[in-house]
Amino acid sequence: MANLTKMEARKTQILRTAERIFGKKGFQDTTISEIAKEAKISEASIYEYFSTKEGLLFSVPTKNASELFKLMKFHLRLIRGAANKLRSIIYILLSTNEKSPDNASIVMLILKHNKKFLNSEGHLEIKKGLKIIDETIQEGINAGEFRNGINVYLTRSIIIGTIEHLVTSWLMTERPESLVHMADPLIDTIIEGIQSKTK
Amino acid sequence: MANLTKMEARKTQILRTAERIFGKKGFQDTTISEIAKEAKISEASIYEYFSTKEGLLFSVPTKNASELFKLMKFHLRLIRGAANKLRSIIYILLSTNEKSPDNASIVMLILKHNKKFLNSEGHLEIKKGLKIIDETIQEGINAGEFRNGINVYLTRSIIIGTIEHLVTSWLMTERPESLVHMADPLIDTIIEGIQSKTK
Amino acid sequence: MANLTKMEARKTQILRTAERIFGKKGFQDTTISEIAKEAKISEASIYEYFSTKEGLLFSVPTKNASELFKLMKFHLRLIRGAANKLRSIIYILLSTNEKSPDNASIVMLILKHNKKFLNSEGHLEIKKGLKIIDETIQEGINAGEFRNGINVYLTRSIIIGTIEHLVTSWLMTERPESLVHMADPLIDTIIEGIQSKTK
Amino acid sequence: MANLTKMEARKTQILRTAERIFGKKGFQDTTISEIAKEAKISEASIYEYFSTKEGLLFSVPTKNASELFKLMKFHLRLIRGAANKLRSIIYILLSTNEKSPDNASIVMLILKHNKKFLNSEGHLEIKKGLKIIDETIQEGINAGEFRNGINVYLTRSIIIGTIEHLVTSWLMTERPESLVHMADPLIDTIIEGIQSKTK
DNA sequence: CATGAATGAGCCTTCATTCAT
DNA sequence: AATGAATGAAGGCTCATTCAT
Repeated sequence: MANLTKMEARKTQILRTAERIFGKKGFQDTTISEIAKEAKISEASIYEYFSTKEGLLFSVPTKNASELFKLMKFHLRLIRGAANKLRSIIYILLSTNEKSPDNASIVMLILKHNKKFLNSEGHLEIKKGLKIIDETIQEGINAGEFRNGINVYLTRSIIIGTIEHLVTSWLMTERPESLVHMADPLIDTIIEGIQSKTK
Repeated sequence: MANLTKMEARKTQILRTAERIFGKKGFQDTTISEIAKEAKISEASIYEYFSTKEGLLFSVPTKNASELFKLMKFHLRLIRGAANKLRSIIYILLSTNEKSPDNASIVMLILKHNKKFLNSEGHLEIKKGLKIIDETIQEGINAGEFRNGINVYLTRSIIIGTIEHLVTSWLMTERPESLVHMADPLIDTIIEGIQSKTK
Repeated sequence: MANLTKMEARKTQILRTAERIFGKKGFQDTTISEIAKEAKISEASIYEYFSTKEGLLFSVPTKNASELFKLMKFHLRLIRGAANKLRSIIYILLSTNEKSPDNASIVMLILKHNKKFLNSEGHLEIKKGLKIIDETIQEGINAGEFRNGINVYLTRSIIIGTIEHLVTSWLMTERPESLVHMADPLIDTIIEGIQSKTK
Repeated sequence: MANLTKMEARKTQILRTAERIFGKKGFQDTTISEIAKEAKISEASIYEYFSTKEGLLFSVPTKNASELFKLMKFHLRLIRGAANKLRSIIYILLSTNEKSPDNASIVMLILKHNKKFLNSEGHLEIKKGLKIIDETIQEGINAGEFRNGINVYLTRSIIIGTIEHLVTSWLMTERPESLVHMADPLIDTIIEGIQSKTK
């Protein structure tokens, strides 16, 4: 038990270091050697816990995503109305990315475009999150809150695509301002559209 | 003149080959050796036309983007109404990416997340395209066609983010269905919103 | 300890092989690949012990020079008279170069003309040797054995320059005859001059 | 004839440029491309005049040496006494090297240690110069000016070796002070030796 | 004669990964 | 369980040289 705990601590230490360095330098420019040095562990020991460099990379967001969607589900139980739920979802996604920019970099700049990741455990977690959004949109349709004709997949794509774009732009620049302040206008625009009502 | 043409042809041949291979295999997994072999040219000759592997990568989308936005501007002159213009822009962007998946891969999966590319000529061309969108949104606001309170940057982010997400998802999967059929429902949703009118 | 010994042995093995090949082929014409093959070690392993090809080159004469000057100092303690000491120094220098022509080539043909080497550890060792000569000349002046007006730096330059020239010429040709037999006439000429006494 | 002159001018232009760049950067770090650019001529044209990069290098000192030894012979006719002649030779050699440090670098730092150069035309010229020294020493012996027992080859080696050493040291450092002021003490020391007469 | 254009050949260095201890 | 040590594999880039025009 003590040993198990110790091993868990080492694994966590590796993951935390990997998140920081992968997040700052990207996959190619990060070396196992650097992670090992920063984590104060031998290179060989990293391979005791993770089979490959890519496996280590994939492991970083898995736990994070899992925790995120648990949190999301918990919050959504307290909220009534699909629009309010979507607002909450968007807020949580933006603020989570803002709070963990290294993890955000790994997901948004590295893994989103890695075909191998599509079949990994980490991506499964992310798919669960997408399902929550889909269900919420469907709930809004069923409740008459959203238009009957809207396409669930497209609507989710608008939400996710916009968040990804905002987060990515934020990550790629000097990150001067907060992301979360975009949540409200974003959900408003998606729900109400941009068309003038007077028309 | 004959020589100029010949050299232009060689350069174009390199670019076409690079586009194909970079698009299919990504930056790291593509070797100059492979491009040279496929383009039936020596490796050293590639360095006569492009100073580095990264420079070659950056050069691929530059010309494509330039041509795209010329075309876009040309079309937009013929269209009245900001909504119609946005519809056209979205259609052109989706169909262009669909027609050139390799170029799309380079832009969406490789360069969008490369900080060095942000300051390159190719990115300047892309910025010009974003400006067209911004101007069209502003035009809609000025004409009373769009709501006065909407945020131009956010609206553009919704449009671009969604397109990027749709294209990226399409690129990352088996690409079973057409992208362009999403243009109309996408612009409709953005303009009208998802809220039920009966509410 | 066993490991240390093993690693020391490998390092020595690399150095010996590098000395042989650098000495015979020069710096540019020697490849790390060849050294690795001859030393029966992988190329990558060489980089475990030496950071660059140039670093390996510089390391070759460092140890040799260090041992040489220890030996020289030891011998000089047994000798009385500055002239006799200079004779011994010249003899040791000529015979050392003759016994280790590869190391001599590295020093005389490669490193003596490398500005980067001037600031390296290896050159520091060589400077110590020059200091021994200077001190011996000064000792001869102080003892009245040598003329009072002679220039220590120039005298040392004559000794070193002549030795370098003799060794270099010997290295550049087929090396038919021995170097050491020049030691006695050389020191005699330097001490007595070439002027006819009858004059 | 006009053409011949023009070609001679181009060849000289290449040689002058090559001397400057080889002298400052050494052989390996000098590229044909750089010489061509500096000489305002195409790379291919250099190969019209010189067969290889090494051939160009070898050509630089050839003409210089030829002119030097013509000058030397001319001067020596005016001088009586072997010691005076040697003094003049040393002075001319030191001042020539000091006046043309780029050529000096090529000879002292590059070519002196190049075995191929030993058989080249440029080295033949240098050998002629050595012969002048040998003859002068022999002349001094025959005239009773120098000791009968001295070794001509060794004496010449002392002279040449010391000059090479002084010039090389001067080239390798910041060249703060003049070389020629060493000529007189050098020849004095060689002729008179360093031994105290009182002894 | 001059050169623009093309290339063959070559090599140092990095690093993820393995394995004996 | 932990790691020091070793390496296989890989690739971008340079440049002297050639040759058709």
